[in-house]
Amino acid sequence: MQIASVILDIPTQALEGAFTYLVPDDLEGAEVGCAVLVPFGHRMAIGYIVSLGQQGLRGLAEEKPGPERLKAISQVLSRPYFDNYGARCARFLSDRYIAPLNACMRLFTPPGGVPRLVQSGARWRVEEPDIGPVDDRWVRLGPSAAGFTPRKQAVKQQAILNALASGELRVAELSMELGPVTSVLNALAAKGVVEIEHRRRMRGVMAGGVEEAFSPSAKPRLTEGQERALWAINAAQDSGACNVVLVDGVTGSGKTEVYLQAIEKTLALGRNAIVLVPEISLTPQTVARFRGRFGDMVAVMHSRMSQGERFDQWDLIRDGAARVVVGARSALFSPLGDVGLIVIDEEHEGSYKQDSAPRYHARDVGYWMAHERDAVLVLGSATPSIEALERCGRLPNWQRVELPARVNGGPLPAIEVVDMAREFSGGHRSMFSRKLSDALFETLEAGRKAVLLLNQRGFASFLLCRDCGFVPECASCSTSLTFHDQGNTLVCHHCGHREPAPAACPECASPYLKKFGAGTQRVEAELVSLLEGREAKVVRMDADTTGKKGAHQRLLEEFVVPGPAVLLGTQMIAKGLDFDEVVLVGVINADTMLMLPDFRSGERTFDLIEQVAGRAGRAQHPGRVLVQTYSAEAVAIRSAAAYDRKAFLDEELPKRMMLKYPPYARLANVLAWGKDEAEVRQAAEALGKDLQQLVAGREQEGWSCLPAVPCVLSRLRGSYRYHIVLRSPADADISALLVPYFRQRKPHKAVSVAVDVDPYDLL
DNA sequence: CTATACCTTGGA
DNA sequence: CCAAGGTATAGA
Repeated sequence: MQIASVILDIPTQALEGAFTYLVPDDLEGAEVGCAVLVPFGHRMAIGYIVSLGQQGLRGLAEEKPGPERLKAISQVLSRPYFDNYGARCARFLSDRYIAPLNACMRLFTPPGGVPRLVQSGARWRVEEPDIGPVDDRWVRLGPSAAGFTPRKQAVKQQAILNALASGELRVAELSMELGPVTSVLNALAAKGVVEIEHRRRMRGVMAGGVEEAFSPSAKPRLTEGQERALWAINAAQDSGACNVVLVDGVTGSGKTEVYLQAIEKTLALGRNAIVLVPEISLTPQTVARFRGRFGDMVAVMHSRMSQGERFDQWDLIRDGAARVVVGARSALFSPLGDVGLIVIDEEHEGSYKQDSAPRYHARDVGYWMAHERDAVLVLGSATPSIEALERCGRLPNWQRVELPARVNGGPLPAIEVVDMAREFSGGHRSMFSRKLSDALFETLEAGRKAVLLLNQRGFASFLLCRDCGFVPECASCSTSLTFHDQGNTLVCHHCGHREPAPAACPECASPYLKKFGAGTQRVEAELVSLLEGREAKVVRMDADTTGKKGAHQRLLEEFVVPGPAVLLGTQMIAKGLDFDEVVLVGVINADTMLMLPDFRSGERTFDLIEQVAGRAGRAQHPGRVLVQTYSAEAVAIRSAAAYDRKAFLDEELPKRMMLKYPPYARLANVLAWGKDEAEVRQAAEALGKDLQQLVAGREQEGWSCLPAVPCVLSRLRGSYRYHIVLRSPADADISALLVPYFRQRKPHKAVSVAVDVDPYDLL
């Protein structure tokens, strides 16, 4: 008899470990990855098999209760959701990101959910998820149709036969024409006049308007850079070991074509590929490029699809029908076998970090997977993350390939920095500088289009001098101080330092020291009044206007209609939009992100400017980019405007090294939140003391633990938030130190705690 | 998570 | 001394 290791799907810290069960010989289909029903204590529970072994085989059952104490699995509830790799991956995620194991398991389960136990009266029963495969009923003429003539009064039968004469039809189509037909059809089917067949229906993707996406695309000739990148990836694939290739290519350099041809190679080798794309750039156009090359071997997964659509795609992948998965972050966990290539496009994007448990980063998980399966990891970006660049410089299996030229040979658009402080002191008080409004008018009069980016990230308000651009900073942390209405104070969210907010600018004594932050609606209103009397369409794209399904696409379609138009939006417009007619790109406020009290703010500002600049002048027309800022002298902005990454890094890297930030150290951000501020603070402080003890004695090696302080976003969704920042040397396993502590820590009633290992931000 | 064993507290 | 209620712990 076999025994199985089962992870229970019960969300409790105390049930982290696997439990061992017997697999009765007559139990069909028990495999790794299956959901199973098991007796647990005095009730039943649902769990997932993570490993199977022969009873008596040492290793699996050691330290486990003896065979006489084992209970048997009572029922297999599903086909396998994952294989051994998946099981190991879930374990890795749970240890690495200090997350509940069952939450990590659930990443691998199908969209629409898993069987669950529900109480009905005193009994517990298993309820299947309501999302599953759907069938269509198809009708066609049967063997006895030839000799069959319906009676005169059987009008419906005749109508059905007439409709079917030209071929098979779906029952749904028939009833749309003829009203209820089912009983008539059943009667005809009984006589063999028609045949009814159930066939699986694939929801979404193919349905409605996306078919044209299937037109196969020709392979273009590669540029020299593309050739080099492809060669590097293919060489890595041939070596059959885990290798990472960072494709460092300017916007418009044709990275996607490199991915496509690399995937071709992967498929030719008999292996499969995953392509990750940031959620917001996963548009029908993106999907079309992959489908154009690989047809229906492509499965797509992202959050804007309905659950049914996602289920069908997932199922397609599990059946082995799909060999290329294009999707957002979570597509990493789709049931694709023998993955030989993992592509992560726009690798620097913050959205690759999940912001709920398990707080994984797709780049790191992708690397783990590639390592585990001897696959190749391809990272692509016009603005690679500092982490990726650093690894390429240090590790032998990481290499960087540059794509310095755009496919169309055109130059990158010129970026001009507009110093808003000077505008302001010159008496111009609008959100739109003279330069930007003039450029806008010019663009629209020529019948072309403009994209305006409003940088909204940074709703934590800070003080900014509208005369000289000064922002109060913490003397010991060199991050900007955030403004709190309560008590009119400035607070450093790193070390907890507080000081009263000054009434006038300490630098230039100007009284225009103002709280900063503006919403899209307000900018839209101002833009509309600016364009008063001119013919131009204004399309606003932000979280509010793109909420509904398909809204994103509709707004873009509205924008591409020929004629003058302005697209105003938040970050989501910064990437992936390639419209030939866009000749002007304006960044309304490049500062908000730069001023965020976060160690990545400079990098993010640099990235954002480079990315958004790539939206301008993609075709024949030369593009122009205007960046409005109160910090015209900031290196992140100046170097981005000059497309000079080296200048930026020369400034940024020493700063990171000195302040011990990634990539020169690893961080863990321990968050505590709850409804009652006093309780949260108390719990966070206690937690901070414990963690400081954990780190004690390792300070010399580069470990440290800052005291608990309120988060920058100190109130979020009705909760008060505190955090503790831990730091370890770059090569240390920060999780290994924290895991034992957090596994044994008993949860607090009113204060939730989460650990964010390798956080993307510390807000 | 849920059942149970164990322990503390306070009223009879 | 015992019952009630709170807390720790096992569960395979």
